[in-house]
Amino acid sequence: MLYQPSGAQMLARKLSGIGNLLPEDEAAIAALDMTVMNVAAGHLIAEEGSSPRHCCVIIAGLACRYKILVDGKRQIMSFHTPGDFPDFYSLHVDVMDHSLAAATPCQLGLVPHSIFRQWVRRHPHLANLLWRDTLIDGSMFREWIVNVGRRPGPRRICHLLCELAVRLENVGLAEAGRIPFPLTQSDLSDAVGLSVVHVNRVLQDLKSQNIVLFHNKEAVIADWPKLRAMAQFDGAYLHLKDGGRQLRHFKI
Amino acid sequence: MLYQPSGAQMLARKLSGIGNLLPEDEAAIAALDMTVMNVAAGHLIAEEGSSPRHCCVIIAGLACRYKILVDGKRQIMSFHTPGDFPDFYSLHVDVMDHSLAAATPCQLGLVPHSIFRQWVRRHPHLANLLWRDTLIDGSMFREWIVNVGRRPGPRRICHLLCELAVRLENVGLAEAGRIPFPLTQSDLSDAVGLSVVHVNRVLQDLKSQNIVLFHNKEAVIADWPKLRAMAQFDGAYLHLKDGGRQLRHFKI
DNA sequence: CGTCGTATTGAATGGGTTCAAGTAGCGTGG
DNA sequence: CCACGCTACTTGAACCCATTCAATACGACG
Repeated sequence: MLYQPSGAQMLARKLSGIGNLLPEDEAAIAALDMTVMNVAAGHLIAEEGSSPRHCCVIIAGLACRYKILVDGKRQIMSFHTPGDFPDFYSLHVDVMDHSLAAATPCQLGLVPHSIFRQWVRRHPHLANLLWRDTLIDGSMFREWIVNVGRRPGPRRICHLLCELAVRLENVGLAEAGRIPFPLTQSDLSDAVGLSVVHVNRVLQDLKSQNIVLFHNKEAVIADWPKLRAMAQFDGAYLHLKDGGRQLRHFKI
Repeated sequence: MLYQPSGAQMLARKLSGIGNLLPEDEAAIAALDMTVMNVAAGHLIAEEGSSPRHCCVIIAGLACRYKILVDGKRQIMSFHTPGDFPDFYSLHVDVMDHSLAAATPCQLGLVPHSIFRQWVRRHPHLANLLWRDTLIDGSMFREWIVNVGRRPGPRRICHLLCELAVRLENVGLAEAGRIPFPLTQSDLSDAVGLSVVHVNRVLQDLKSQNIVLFHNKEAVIADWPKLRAMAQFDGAYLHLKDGGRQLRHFKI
């Protein structure tokens, strides 16, 4: 692909997916000067226990939050797509209580805390939208709890696929039912709280039923209605503008 | 008990547990005029799909957030103790994506959105503290994900008990290792994602090992170090002021 | 062309569920 | 004061979804 959107553009897309940007807000975002940085797959972006002095905006790639337990088990608590700014919370909470890492090679834009603090002071409407974003983050965590707490294995995986599809389409990264899907089965298993072996068997089942196919770090959602039904997916918790009606393939 | 703290007092306690209140903030809170209301156990406070026009502060009792799945299963995503204002997020997110209910008889203080909006405009320091609170809420959700996703049954239950103990003590509602514990085993099971039967067996095990005892809607934490060890509990994610060092019994 | 991470497969095991009864505790009304 | 009925709690036994272990296959990349 020749054209690659900038960090500011991705941020604007993301925010206008969950609310309205005033011209003033758009100007502030467009004027945003971020330090671009590349991170290899698996590398830490912000470590548990550290106190970042900047926030990162994901420009390309997929990041994830996780905690490692004392017995070595890992639980992934969220994935983050381009346009997300997953360590924004370090603005108000001093110490990271979990790690943030690149699940795949990532391009990041670093923004000093001071700039966001300025935004909050000077642009109350934008500040509210940022706050809204952190609250929607909370919504996604809650749904994630439901996923690992009360859904059987296959449904968990389908639900995660649905969420990723909708979120990626919302920032313009899905076309014709095809989404980038660079995660390993091990990542998936740590996200849904299952073993790798079991994830493998479920995925094969999805393939054999021709619901989702995986090729070349992409997922082809061959039968969205069926996937959605298997997941019992209702995307209301994503709080997209107009209930996500602007989405073309993955209506929620 | 003859003395019962007011809603404003509980709110102040809660907020000063996670940050510092300026005299100006304390004055605003003290001047807060809330409509007090009693809710019976099990009754809804805010229903999924609704759009509240006020936020509630819990004055007494225990509330919980949950979702009900199409097959009737319930997942509880958080419990809320006095001082919490669990539907604050309705200020920035129009539609409730989950239900909020009284897990036990509750006394609530209702505060119109307009008042909180005024606070946010006029008291930036307090606004930041409120934002911080919503972010800490997110932290608790993340830990909850870890709990249901990667911990074996007994550890899940111990972890939940630890969290409740620390949070209750933080608002002055625990004494001498004894906390109010009005939840049913069914509530517990929906919180940790296990069956009631299994929760029952785990609790009996805890009793027989003399770690936690349950009497008369109270839990007596007989062996905090052991409970904490069984849970592998680290309360850093609660982001209490001074790392929770002001707590007397349930050091985190 | 070898090597390391990732994916796949089978078989045995187990933590937790489900089903089905039975018991205890408690408020309510006769 | 006891009978009643409801809810919460308890117990045992059979079952199953998912894990674990162990081995093999694939595949991307230097």
